[in-house]
Amino acid sequence: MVEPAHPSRLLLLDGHSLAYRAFFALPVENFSTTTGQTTNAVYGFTSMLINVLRDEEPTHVAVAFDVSRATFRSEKFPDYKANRTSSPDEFKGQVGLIKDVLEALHIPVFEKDGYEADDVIATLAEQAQAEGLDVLICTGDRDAFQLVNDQVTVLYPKRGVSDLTRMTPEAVYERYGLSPEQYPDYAALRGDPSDNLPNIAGVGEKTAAKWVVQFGTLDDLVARVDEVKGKAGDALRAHLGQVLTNRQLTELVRDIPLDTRVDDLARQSWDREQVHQVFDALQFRVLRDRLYQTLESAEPEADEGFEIDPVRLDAGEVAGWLAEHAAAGHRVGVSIRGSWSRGTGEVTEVAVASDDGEGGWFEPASLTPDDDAAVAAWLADAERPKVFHDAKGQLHALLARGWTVRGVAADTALVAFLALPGQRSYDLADLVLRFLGRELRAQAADAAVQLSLDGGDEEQLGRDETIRARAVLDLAHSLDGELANKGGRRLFDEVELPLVGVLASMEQIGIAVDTDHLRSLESSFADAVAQAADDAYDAIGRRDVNLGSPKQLQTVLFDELAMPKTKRIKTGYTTDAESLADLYAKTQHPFLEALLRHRDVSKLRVTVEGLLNSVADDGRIHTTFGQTVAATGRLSSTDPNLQNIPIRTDEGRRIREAFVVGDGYESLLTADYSQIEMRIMAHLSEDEALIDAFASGMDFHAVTASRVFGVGADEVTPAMRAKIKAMNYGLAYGLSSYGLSRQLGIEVAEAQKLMDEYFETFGGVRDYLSAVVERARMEGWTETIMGRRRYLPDLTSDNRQRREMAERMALNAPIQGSAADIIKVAMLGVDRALREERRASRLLLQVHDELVLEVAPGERDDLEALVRREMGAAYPLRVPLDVSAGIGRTWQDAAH
DNA sequence: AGTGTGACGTA
DNA sequence: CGTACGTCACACTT
Repeated sequence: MVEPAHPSRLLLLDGHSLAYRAFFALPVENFSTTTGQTTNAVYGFTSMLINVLRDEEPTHVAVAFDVSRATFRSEKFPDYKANRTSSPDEFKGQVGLIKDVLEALHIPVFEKDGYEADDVIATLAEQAQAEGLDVLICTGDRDAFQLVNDQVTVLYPKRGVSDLTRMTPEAVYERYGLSPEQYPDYAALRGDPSDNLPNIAGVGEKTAAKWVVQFGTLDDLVARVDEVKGKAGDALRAHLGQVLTNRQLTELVRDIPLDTRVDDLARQSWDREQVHQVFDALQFRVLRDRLYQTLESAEPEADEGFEIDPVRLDAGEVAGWLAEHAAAGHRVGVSIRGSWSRGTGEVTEVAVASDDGEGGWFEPASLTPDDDAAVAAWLADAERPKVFHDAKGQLHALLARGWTVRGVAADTALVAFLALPGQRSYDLADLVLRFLGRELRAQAADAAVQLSLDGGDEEQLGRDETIRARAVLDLAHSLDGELANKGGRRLFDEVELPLVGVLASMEQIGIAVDTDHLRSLESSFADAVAQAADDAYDAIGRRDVNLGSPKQLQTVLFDELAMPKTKRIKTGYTTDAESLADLYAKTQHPFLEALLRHRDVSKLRVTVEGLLNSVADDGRIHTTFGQTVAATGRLSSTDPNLQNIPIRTDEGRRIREAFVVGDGYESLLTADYSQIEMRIMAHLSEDEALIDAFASGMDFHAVTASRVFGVGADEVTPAMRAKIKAMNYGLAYGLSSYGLSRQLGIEVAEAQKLMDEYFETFGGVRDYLSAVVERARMEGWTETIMGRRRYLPDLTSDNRQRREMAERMALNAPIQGSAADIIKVAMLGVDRALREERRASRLLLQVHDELVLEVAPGERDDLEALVRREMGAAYPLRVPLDVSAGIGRTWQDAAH
């Protein structure tokens, strides 16, 4: 690190004033977390902080906050700031969050009883000047202008949060025609409505400034007050006492006793872990990136680098390298450069880093046959451990090159997911930064500088990739301990890691589609969309409305047609299907009917178009499963999402007809768990009545209804069953009586009564649900049957909305997550059994509680038995795991 | 061009 | 004012 050429610089920020500015500059509705916490002031403040740190590169930093309204000023002058209505609750809650941010950044915070932030700033500024530092003061309070001199500059927000004016002595003179020393005299004369300092009627900025310029100082003005002519002069004389009080209040105190030395304000390295936590909680993604970009370069300890000297492995050298450094005893980090998606890929470069410290890279395109064979043998050898970061895509690329991989000993993205579920991303660079305290990117940049002399892009990319491989190896080591602490070892070794291969295979195989059928659906849905649009336009007598625009619909419905208002949302009133149906019931307006139809068929058309665009050359659709996405442990499916193919309506189900058995296979088989979540609830709660209900093997909702209502099984009416069904489904989500009443269209009191009756029958369920939340509050996390944790810090939040949200998550996570554990085990069981029994049938899809398989000729009955057996035996619950299965030519035909 | 929002599909 | 996701179009910001 080169010593900065400029002198030391202290940056002082007025926390309250800047946060308050930000609060009013940034629209509240645009800045809130998904849990409802408003963050506009935190965002604005942090954004300003980052910008100033970046632009000014201060060597010392501190932030001052006001403590309370009571200061020496309010004692002297009870009206001081008395006009201020108490700041909005939405603001108050954010001050603590700002302090959290500052704590994570290791920036000292000052609060002094009886004084304002400005006084603390004046005092620190005075001390710093005495020690020869330059001072920058960032505040929205103009009183600070009195501190400006050649050494002290005030950065004053002009408007918003991104535009700061530099107030130097020259700038103060330009703006007010006064010197900084004269500013408080001027301010006292002018008064300040925001501080409730009274002004003099008829004396505004112009007159106040004129007087100060004319008389030099307020003291001189007072001494010669009789010389002031005119009405303004009379007014001044009448209010002289007031002006003098103002002057006392405006003067900043520069000598508060503070037991701090300027040295204590020197910038420190920041707490990466805590920054992550705080920014995660605030859901500041872009800001965090900006922060890293800004601060990383200034971080002296950030970049220790990796102990590796990457070497290019030329043709003929690879086999030897692998024999020496990737033998059975060696763990090797692997990082592939290339591309992959939709179940296939391409390798352009392979980087390897052995645990003996050696590492290098090679290009598969330029291998000798011997090298190629050695690579293939190494990758395929289960006894030679390899470590990847997010292996699945790289496995696709390697497989496409003809290399099968066995012996994946760890996947750092997966380990990180188990240790820290609920993160947005498990980017390698972020994890390396967080767990190893090293900077992957800076390292790469350094390498680039060195190598621009002798290398070239090729060389640089190879070195970068090798460093990644080394980082993966180190990270795996570091995360091992993390995982052990959190009890996720078995879940990782026995479920998540082996599942990678199964998912890779499912993605690679894909599912066959009937594109003709899809095209025919597309055209019929398109016709239906056009028809619905015509009907809608006829109903309102104009066509210049975009039916897909909620904003334009709001105008039509609520302004032009003056329909009753629906539920309020951020942007006005909702136009969601439920509300539109509601409006239709009230108004019978034909536009609504057509609009709802338009929504339905548009959605279907778009779904079909998406699917058509995803069909690969082999006539199949290859989705990508996400294994580190859902915090509960479920898989996700993208590009395209095959876990949300319509099923509820007849028209929607026609799309399922397009998923068909592929050439060379006999049919599709679907198998799903019945009521797996309620079964897990029965297991976890150990509620005898619920366990009995499942043991009876009868219609679950009917049985529970008969128990709740105390009638015989044959006396359960459809209405009773429907109510209890809604209750059964809602339980695992933390359903409230309000929610239940809305869903069933009944009064809240009636819904509450229903819940009470339910819990009277199934008391164990109620006890379990309260216990699970209570335990999570104590421990900080929930746990599934296989020990998958979910951390829920918001359970102890003071914010009711956040806390209750976290409580519902705590109810749901063990149930949804245990179901996810179980079906993952089932998938592994099915996969293993298929291989052991040498079946040609294969797994294609997983849809949370359902598996879809392609049945090889002649395997139909055996396969069904195999799948039922493996799914049913995946995990021994206190109730049976009931599996229902169906077989057919299409996904729809295989429904059961 | 990138981001946020509303709406809606699934379990 | 039930959970977990992904995708799309629109509207807005940069």
